[in-house]
Amino acid sequence: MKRDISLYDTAAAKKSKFAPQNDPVAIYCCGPTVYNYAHIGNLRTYIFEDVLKRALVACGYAVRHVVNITDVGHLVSDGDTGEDKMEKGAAREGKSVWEIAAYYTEKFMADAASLNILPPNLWPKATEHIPQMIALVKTLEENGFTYRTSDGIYFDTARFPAYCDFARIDPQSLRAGERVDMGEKRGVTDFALWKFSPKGPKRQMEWESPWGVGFPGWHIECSAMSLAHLPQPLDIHCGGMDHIRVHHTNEIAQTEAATGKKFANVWLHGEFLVLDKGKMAKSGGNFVTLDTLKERGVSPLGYRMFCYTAHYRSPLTFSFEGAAAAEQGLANLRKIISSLDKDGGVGEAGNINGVGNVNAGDVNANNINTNAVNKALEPFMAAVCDDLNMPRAMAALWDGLRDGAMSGAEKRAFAEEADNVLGLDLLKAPGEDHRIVVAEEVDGYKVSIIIDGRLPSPLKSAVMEKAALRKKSRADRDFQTADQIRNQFAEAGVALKDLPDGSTECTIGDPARAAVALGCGA
RNA sequence: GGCGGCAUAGCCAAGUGGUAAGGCAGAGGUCUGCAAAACCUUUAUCUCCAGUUCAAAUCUGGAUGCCGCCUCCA
Repeated sequence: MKRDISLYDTAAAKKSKFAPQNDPVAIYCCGPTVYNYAHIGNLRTYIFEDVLKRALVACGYAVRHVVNITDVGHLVSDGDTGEDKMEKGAAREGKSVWEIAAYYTEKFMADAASLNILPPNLWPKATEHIPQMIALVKTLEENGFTYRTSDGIYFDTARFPAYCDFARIDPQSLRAGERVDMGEKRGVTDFALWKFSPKGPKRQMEWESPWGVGFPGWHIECSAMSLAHLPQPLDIHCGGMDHIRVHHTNEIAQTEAATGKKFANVWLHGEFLVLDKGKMAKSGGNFVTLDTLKERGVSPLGYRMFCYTAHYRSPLTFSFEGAAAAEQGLANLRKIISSLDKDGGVGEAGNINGVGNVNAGDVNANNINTNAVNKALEPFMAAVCDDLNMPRAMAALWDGLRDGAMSGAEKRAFAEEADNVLGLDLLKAPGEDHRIVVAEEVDGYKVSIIIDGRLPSPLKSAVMEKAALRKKSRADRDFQTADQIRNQFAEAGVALKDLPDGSTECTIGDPARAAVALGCGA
């Protein structure tokens, strides 16, 4: 039994019930160009696509998901003036373009994994599909959609009347050469299918073709790879909203001109992550990576949680404050869930209205009333299935966890189900994922240290000793010394916490700062 | 120059006609030598102006501000 899900289709400009033609559902998502680290704005889109896939699976669909890796460099414009990002990146780092591509591909996949983004069924690489691209251009040539200039083979958009439909372009309003040199292009919207290697320094990536040595145009990659690995029409094609006007419009034109068939039935586009000053951009220099976030105490899944504060079709304003808020929220969720016992649950006081409304369900071996769990899941899934409304889904999650009618075990089952869509590792203990914990006994006092990353041993002993001294002072009722140490820790960015079992927990924010403040070197 | 979007509490935001979800932060309380944690309670009339309507954050017109796309870009 499948659950209905409605999605907003960019092409139709409206939300409607999703009705796939393929089984498994065929999804193609535009992947990264691997010439630099992915910034968290790029990652927002991949998180949204991952939620889409998880939601479809939760709705009972089988999914075949393909995400390409663009590891061929492209000129920044169709004129001859632009720079190639891959070649530029290689020059910057003194490596070959192949090394650059391999390095950033690996890094991207590691980032995706740390965000709990499920790997697609396939990560096709552009460099491994050059023959398919050449074949596609050949077909377009045979169908009469191409022309040749001195620098490449171009797609003649005038031959494809539906060109302007997808992005609702008014051809009259386009101003030729306003921002990009027209070169020898016949039409403003014409684009390169195959570029000849420019004169001058030899390109590291170039291939033989029937038209001459060169490299593929950017748009042809996605068409060739989706044709190679998915049935047509695709059920869903995703990407960032910046791709609507040019990349996806071009993909549709060239693919449909070659196959004579519709390319994709539904198009989903993710909005940008924005900064106060505007969007985050690799070229703009103002970009934040997952590693930057980690340095600031925000885990990858904390960032994933942050993305759920806004709908994927709304711009989301990024700030470290907001990300930290999400990190805290995630920690709180895990705290609540880990404190749920087998049948009591938390918040016993809220039980008053919990009597009598769930007694009809099946009670399984673990004493879980599946009807109660399903009832809590209902608003959650309804939000998810309403065009992936994650802010509302999160609200439903909090509501469910506070529902006095469910037992602890039932809430845990509810959270587990919800997490299949959320991918937040909700059942993990708070802080378990990216922190290291050292627990030792000093002078008979138990002290534990929580820190992100490495803990230098001088810092470790300094914290251990001072924490133990504080405990001793307290036992001697020397509160002045105890407070002095507390203040010292506060200045060093170390949070102190006395646990019920008598031990002391010290959470070190910034190790470097703590080391300096506690006088144990840098 | 063309096209599009947005404006909701300290912050991130949901909400497309029926009287403002949720998170974080904050405040008050219980508890604690102090602190933390935990628990309870609590925090807005939706940029401005003018309309439509019994009823508008939600529709219309206008103003102001911000952002995006038209170039590689998630």
